[in-house]
Amino acid sequence: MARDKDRRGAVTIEDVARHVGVSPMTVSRVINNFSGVRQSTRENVLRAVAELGYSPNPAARSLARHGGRRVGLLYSNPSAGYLSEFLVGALDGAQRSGSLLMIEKCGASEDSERAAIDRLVAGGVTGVILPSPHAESVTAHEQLALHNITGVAVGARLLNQQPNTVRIDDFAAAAEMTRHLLDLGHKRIGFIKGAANQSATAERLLGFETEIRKAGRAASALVEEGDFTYRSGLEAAMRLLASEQPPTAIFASNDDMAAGVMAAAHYRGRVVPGSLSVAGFDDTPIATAVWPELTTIHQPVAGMTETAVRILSEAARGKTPSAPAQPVDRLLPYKLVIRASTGPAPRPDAS
Amino acid sequence: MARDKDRRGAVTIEDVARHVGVSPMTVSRVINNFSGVRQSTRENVLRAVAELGYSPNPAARSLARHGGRRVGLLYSNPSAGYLSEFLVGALDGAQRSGSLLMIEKCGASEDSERAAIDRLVAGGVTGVILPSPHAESVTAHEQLALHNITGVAVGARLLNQQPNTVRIDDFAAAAEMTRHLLDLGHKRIGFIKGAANQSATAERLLGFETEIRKAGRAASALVEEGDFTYRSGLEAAMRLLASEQPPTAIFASNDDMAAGVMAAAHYRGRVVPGSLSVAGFDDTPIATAVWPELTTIHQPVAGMTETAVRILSEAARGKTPSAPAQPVDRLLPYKLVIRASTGPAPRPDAS
DNA sequence: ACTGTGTTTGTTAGCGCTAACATCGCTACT
DNA sequence: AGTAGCGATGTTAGCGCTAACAAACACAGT
Repeated sequence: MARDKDRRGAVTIEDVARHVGVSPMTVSRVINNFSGVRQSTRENVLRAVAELGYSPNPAARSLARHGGRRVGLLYSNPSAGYLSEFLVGALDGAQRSGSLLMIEKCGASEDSERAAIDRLVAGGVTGVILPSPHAESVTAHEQLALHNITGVAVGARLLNQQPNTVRIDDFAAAAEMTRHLLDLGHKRIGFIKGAANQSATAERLLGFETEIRKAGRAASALVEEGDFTYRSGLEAAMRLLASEQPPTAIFASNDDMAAGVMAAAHYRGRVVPGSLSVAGFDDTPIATAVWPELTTIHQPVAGMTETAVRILSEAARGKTPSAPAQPVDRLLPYKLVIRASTGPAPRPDAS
Repeated sequence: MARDKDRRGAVTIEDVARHVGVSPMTVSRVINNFSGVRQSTRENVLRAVAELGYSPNPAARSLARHGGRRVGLLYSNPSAGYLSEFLVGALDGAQRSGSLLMIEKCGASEDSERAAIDRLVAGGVTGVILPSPHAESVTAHEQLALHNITGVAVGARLLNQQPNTVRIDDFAAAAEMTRHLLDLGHKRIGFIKGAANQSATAERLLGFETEIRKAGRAASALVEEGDFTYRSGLEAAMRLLASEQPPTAIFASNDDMAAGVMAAAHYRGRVVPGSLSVAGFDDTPIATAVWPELTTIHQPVAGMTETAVRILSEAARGKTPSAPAQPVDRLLPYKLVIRASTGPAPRPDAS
């Protein structure tokens, strides 16, 4: 204890090894979850790890792993609600897989995207994570292919390119939300579409429509255009609420638009959820910032990024960088989060 | 060129040294900006660095710097709008100063805070960055002192504890915003306070009041309670707008509350900024999510965190960890961002 | 008993970089 | 001339960890 204090507070793998009475290598094998360690030994080591509060030094790790796998992360919109979770997930994944993270910001233009990727390449990354605006960018995928580097799209997919993806089942999630609304007795349901160039937009719409169709004549849908911004949600809601038979529930394909819907509802004197139910998608910070808080679909953003990092870092182990086995399309579980913005349909006033 | 390709794309310090015809150590001295290198040598090295596209391996660096300075970062609310910027800044600062970042999440309770700090300590950090909820926590500072570790508060300060701080001048910023409102001709201005336990709350209020007082009888203020949440902003605005002589402008001490004010305004049929100007503070994502977009005070969050990391990493160089020279209180420049939510006062209808 | 096959553990070396000290000139003195 | 003193550079060692190989051990079959 006293001895440890001098040592800058850091417990090394050797301390653990000595404590258990094995070689550092064995400890290394245990913490990396390698096979070929007797069960009892493994347990001893794990106990010591816990006792001493050991946590591996990521720098040393990355160094020892022959140059260390470095994974890059491209981002463009630092104020997007999901980014912080995104980063936390990436950091976690990096730490856990012992790889180094290089974060690079880029603008919206294709040139800027290309430049950012080049910077990443210069930094020696073996793989790059692409969140939504870039996940769908042909430019980005091309530039990566040019340098023979693996990319993983998170939360979206680009069908005709190399399709490494980590995402949720947008179709099923939208369907589930729609069912939730239907179950509450809503007959006329408005839907606000997202930006046309994002892959999730189509899937969410499809999920909605499919569920509505399943309900048969018991339900009808009103679909409006939107582009994922608050303002587009507000305007779409204004149109919906001005229609002859306004909906009793509006399902916006993301939270920002749903917040816009709520503003429109307030403006038109509709009480949420008393006279209008509102549902969002993504569970971004704004979902709990507004009042009443939004019913929405929670995406495990951090988990998705962590998975992406892990995929990349494992792919880097496979010696042939060009052929990352077969492309991965991992689907993670989403969750319907019911908060205060949805409630029973007002009354049987439908036609 | 071809040779480099095999080498995982990474150029090492040795490659540079060989290319120039000096020892690696000299290169190291140059890239670390150490004195004691002849000017001509320095230039040669720098040229080679540029030519070869060398970038130092942060892992090796951190390892070689004897255990490497590790700085910890405590966060609790992953959905806070500023977190992503916060992280980006920290990452940047860490990379630039060659230190390692350990990010630790913790809950709101004191126990959870203590536990998180202990985990950080076990991980061997030499300093910890404390964003707002923790910056003001006596517990956090005590726990750090217990382990003899330096803390830096970002965006807030705790006066009677060890006051390493990086922040903006909340007082001046609030005053400037108030002046902006005054300049637009507003005479009756509402102000919504923040949570009582945060240091910024008092300073912002003071800045506001000081400026109002300066205006003399030309202006009057209505101050309402709030706690930095959307809902509290909405409710405070409702009270403000229901008063006999409602204000023509409302200055909320953060963006979330300002968004709540806008909702209240819509609800009461007030057009923003036509009949009511709304101002926020912080320039978080919500400021541009709402419509019209908020006039607010921009904080250089990323810069603040980067500075904090640098302070910590420099303090770690000074051998005596207990006495980090004298405490630092660094003030960074803020910026008044005028968007669409503020405009000229409706008309000279004031008493 | 003795080789073969597999499982568990240890050994050696080195990832890329930088403290700390050693060295090599060189000028400036006594 | 001799040597202290200084600035510029090189050398050695090692940060904490893990590949790759080597060794030790177990137990099967012959």
